[in-house]
Amino acid sequence: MDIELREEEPAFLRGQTAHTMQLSPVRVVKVPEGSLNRAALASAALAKERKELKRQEAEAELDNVPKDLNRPWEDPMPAPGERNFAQDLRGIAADMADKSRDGDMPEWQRAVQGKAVTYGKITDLSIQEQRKSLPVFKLRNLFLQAVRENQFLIAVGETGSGKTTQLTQYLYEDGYARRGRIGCTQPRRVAATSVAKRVAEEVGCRLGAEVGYTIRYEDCTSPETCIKYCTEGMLIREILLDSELRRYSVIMLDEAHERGINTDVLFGLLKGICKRRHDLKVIITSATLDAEKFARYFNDCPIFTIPGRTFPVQKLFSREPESDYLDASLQTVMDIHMKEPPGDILLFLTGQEEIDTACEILFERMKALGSIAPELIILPVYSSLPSDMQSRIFEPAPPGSRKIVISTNIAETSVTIDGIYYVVDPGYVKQMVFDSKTGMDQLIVTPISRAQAKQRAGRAGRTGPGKCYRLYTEQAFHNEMLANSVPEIQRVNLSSTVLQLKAMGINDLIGYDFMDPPPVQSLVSSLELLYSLGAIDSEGLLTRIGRKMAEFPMSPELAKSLLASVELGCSEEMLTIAAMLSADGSVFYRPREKQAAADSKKAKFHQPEGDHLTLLTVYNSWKASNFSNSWCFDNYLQYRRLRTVSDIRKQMVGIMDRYKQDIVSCGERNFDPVRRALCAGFFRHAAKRDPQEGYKTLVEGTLVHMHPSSALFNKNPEWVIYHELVMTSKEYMREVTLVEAKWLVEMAPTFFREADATKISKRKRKERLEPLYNRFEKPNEWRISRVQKPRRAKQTFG
DNA sequence: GAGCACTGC
Repeated sequence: MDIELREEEPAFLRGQTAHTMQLSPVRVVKVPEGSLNRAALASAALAKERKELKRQEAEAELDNVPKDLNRPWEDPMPAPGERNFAQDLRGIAADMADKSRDGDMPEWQRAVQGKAVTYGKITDLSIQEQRKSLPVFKLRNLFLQAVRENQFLIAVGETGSGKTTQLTQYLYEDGYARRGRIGCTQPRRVAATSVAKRVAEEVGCRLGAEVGYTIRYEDCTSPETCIKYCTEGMLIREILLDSELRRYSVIMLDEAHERGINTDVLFGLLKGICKRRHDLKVIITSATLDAEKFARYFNDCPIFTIPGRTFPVQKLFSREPESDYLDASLQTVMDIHMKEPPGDILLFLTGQEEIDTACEILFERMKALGSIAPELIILPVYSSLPSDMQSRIFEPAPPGSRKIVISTNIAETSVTIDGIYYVVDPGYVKQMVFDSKTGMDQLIVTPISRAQAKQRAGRAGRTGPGKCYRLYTEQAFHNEMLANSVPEIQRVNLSSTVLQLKAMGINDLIGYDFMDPPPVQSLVSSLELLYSLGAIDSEGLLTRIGRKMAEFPMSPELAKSLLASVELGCSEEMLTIAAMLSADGSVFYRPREKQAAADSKKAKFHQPEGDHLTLLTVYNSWKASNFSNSWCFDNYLQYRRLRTVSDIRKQMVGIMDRYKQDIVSCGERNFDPVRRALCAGFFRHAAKRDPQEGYKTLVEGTLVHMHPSSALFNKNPEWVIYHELVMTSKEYMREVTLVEAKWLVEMAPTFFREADATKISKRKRKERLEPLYNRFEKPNEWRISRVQKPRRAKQTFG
């Protein structure tokens, strides 16, 4: 059989869709061309060249080192044998997080391991004396007066001014906690917990008493909590339950200049809440650059500036563009180390592989110079390292030695880094971009913005006057780099966010007062998705099932599959699959040196139906091993990731219980109900095998391919659904499951129908889509919000 | 025959 799309426009989009969609520009983030783009280097065409270069480099290594040190750092051309490419060297740099597996660790890594020493800060000041010594203390009364006189206030304060820990306490001392809580949001969990700990210490209370925090999996508050730190996402969850934030007298959005999607959502929500609640105070902290814009958005509110403790940073630009930023970076670091006075060095690179390569090369070069002795510490820092290793970044090197930190942009946003005097910024960053038309994710290397460059340079001026070496020209800085990076809300899939806003009763999203509105195309795609899932009705209003979906911390598609699995009698299984898919990254461990062994272990878990059931099998086998660590080791599975999966699963079980959704198992013989449940959420992610090559998606007709890591790779089933599409070297479907075409029609009858074989071909039809026949004949059958009627999977077909 | 920037619920 064959199936085809029903094309129909919900009433809430009727008439305006085509128009607005044409008007909305698709944002394109420019990728630098040529050798500057690491991602481009990964292409197969360059593989040969890299090999040859590496061979040359190995021969020339010793000769080159002394010569390079005399090279003025502005010199644009790297020595011919000096290019190093991350791809070639990655095999040497084993994953440090799993170092226990390999006894033979490279020398540079062992050197790094041994230097993990912490140096405590010694101070003679009492806590109260310390508080009074902070720059913000002098402005205490002025600040309180400004809050009293205004509903909104922008507070500009450099890191180190004490704003995060002090402002909440001033508000508390001024009596704001008598009318409700003082809430303070942080973009990250670690920040929320560590700041809460510090403030509890200063206030002199037990953490969770007067001062507490709330993050995912952890609520460390009590009825007597007056100052509450939480993540931005957590405050959004609270608004879902209490749309007026009645329990709060003040909300402070800290580090708002980072502009995560949640920051922007909270901006709009708080602005709306304040229209109804004139007694609520809102304070937004920001970097200097954004302050004016923030103030304009919040009804032209005043800007309160808190001077920081920063020192001047001298900025040096390249005279000419660098042909290879990795090479240029390392030359610069060597130069600083040899010629400049003491002070730690911070180098920004784009990813783990690059950082490991850089560490290795630096170590080898320093060793060749006889200068790797105890006085030099090279520290790689990136997010997949265990947090205790990351935390070493905060400690300055001991007297008489120099530390070189090589990091991704985590170091831009870390609370405090002491001891850095030199910043090397080639910089580029890796950024995720989402194409709402094709639903494809792509990770690209892109130049940083001027605002980011400024923040990076600022890292050199925390302990004393510093220097920032920018490996791009001043001309490029002014003409080629964006003033600000594109805010997250304009780059990512909005469907979860749109569902949350709908669940808060915000209906007109296209006309919503966003500070920087997302592209209309992106909003329309999200609304269409939610409509097809039955989360909103034809008027765009939230349905009953949509309300439940909003409660789950996962994509609307996954939430729908989970709710469908309850009726299909397989929610036990679907919970596990949903948790596995929610964990970031793969649970399979595949080290470069032992790929074959890892692959054969993985193949033992493979299920003929595909990857979702393979994931289920992995989790259940781990459970059968009593959640054993050594079992994971033997089976090339990542224990830490599986632990996260089990945490996520526990949280989901809690939400299921609260909403009285049964957790039922379909047994161990027939997993068809699981695959049907997946169809109920992911019918838009259906693809059909193409006679020519690969697969074609049913919705857009895009050519896509089976990911080589899939259990279905080379099996070529006719109909599949996939969890996500990623664009890397090709367009790949990741996490794929074999389905039957009739299930798609059964589970999504408003979206698909059986194609009429007597009429024109499907391909032809797609070019000229005919409108859906009247689905609104029986509106109540569709409208789950009005009539509670169990949705039967059974529906005669054929 | 592949690639993981960074967050969060």
